[in-house]
Amino acid sequence: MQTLDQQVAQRLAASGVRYTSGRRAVVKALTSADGPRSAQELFDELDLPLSSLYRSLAVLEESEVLTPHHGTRGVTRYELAEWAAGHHHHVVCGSCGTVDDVHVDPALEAELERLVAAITDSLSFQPTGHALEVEGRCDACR
Amino acid sequence: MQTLDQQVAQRLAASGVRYTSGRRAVVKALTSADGPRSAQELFDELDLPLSSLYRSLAVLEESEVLTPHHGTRGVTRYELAEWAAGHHHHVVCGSCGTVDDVHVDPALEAELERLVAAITDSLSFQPTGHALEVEGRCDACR
DNA sequence: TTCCTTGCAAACGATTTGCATTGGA
DNA sequence: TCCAATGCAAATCGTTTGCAAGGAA
Repeated sequence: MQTLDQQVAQRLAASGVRYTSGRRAVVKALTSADGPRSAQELFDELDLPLSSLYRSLAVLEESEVLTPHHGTRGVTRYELAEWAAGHHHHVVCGSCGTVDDVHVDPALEAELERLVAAITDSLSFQPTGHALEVEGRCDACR
Repeated sequence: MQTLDQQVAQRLAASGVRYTSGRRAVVKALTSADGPRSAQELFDELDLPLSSLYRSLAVLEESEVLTPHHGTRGVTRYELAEWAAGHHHHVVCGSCGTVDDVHVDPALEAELERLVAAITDSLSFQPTGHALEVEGRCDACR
């Protein structure tokens, strides 16, 4: 069993790219986040130039360490990929745009899988994944 | 029973805005679309200036005739609101970014509702809606 | 006449890229 | 040493807005 950092290092090495301090900082920040983060949000937290941040995010997405999440008003937020963060879904506040992770109970998740399968069954479409987004109003915006 | 156009006209009138030819063109285009469309896509189809398109989309969203969908690469696509298009979900091609509507069988939809309720049950979150997005590869990109 | 709406061009915000420099294996 | 990575500034892309002209009630 390896640490997340070791697994990330391996993935990057496989693509022939380095796991530099800037990239480590991004992964670390996203590891402790409770939802996807935008480049700007990481910028505020990390003291790295924006352009480097964008480049790190692109590289990490390329290597499937991160997954992009396209949210309100044209901002892309990133989170650790499923293999690292575990499969989960999102609750999105329609008022402030905040996105929070929800880890769904395995029994419910299994039902959801079954539903997705039933839905795509009739389509000429190869499902590779699914995302359930629950919209609503968060505590703060109540 | 009124036509869609009549209902849209009513909604707009309620907000004190006119249902102009440009706005009609947008609604018509989205009515016959099989998935959300971006301003650029409508521009290619409609011979209206981009800025007018954006303004029409904004007005129609404001009046809850259209709903925005935030997709790949920071582009916002619009579709008719649920009251007009019916509740449905999306299948998104991870390769070309195309988004297609899927109208889910009522029995399955009911199960989905129940699942969403079960999931949000434990959260201090007022759910107002949900969106299931199935990711995969479309026919063309197979 | 009175507002709403439109078109054009300029402004914006998020993201990308060219290029010279730095840094790690 | 050598190539990937970085930082800055300029460029791009999707989208918004100011302002003057056009249109409907």
